Amino acid sequence: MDDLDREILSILRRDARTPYTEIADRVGTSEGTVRNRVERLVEDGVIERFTVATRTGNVKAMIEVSVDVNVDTAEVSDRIADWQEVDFVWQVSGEEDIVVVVDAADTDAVNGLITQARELEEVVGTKTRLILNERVG
Amino acid sequence: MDDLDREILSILRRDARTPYTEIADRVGTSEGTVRNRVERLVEDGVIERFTVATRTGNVKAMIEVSVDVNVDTAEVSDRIADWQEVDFVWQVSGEEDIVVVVDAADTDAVNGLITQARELEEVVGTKTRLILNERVG
DNA sequence: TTGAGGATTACGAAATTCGAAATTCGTCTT
DNA sequence: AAGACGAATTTCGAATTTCGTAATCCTCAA
Repeated sequence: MDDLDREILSILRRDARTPYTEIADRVGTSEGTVRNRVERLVEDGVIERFTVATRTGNVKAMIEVSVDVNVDTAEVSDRIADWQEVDFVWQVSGEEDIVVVVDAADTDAVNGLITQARELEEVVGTKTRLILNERVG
Repeated sequence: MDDLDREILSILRRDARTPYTEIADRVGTSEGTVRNRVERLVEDGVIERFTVATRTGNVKAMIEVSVDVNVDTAEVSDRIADWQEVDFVWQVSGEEDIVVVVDAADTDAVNGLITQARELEEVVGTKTRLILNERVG
């Protein structure tokens, strides 16, 4: 992680679709170097993923899920991560086992997801918090 | 915003570098349609920007914060959002009032953030969950 | 039925990405 | 100083993707 990496990262944060060729021009190096650097940043996990920031007028919520003992939490998390409208699935420590962060069209859709979770036989309970406001750190 | 848009968005959220051609194959339409749809989503502001999610540290956690009644929760959230290593600050419904998602270098750093939160005079209590594993929906 | 308007598709051209080989650079050893 | 070695960088042609635009398809209304 040197200054060149940081320069590249700061360009990608602003617009992740900036072509390698343009990044190379702007930071004064070659396309290949930018490509190698970005590949390494992804491998090292510094870049978690390329994504889109969306501004839906949607309802966000956290669904805290408790599963039965003897349940493969990771496997359940995998299945939930495939559902529509799910942003993140976290296995967590504490009272509950899984936290699902959802971004749904309306409260009905949130409700649908809660129902869907409660219908999983491994799930013994859920607690939902609506996210009333989000700030990005 | 129909189902096709939502399908495209869900693919881009997972990997914003997925080529239009591949998205088209996966959702069963043509490259041009995907391109038009994405352009419109950007114009309409549904897609705010293409970006990279970076990971500075290794330990993620949720700190659930309870504040005193009569406290301006929004104002406290603002202040917390400025702290280093804070990913999100959510005002939520439920038992606690604020959830802080942090991404810190190590557990000591997480502990520092918890301490920092408890030292705010508006804060009456915190509950922390370590995020043991994250999946992206 | 016909026409208008919007969305989708088709397709060649331009731009970008990719793979792999060649080159440069820094450092170590003799 | 010369040589050797590995890592990083550069180069370049081929493959892939994006882009511009024109043609086509749909749907609705007159």
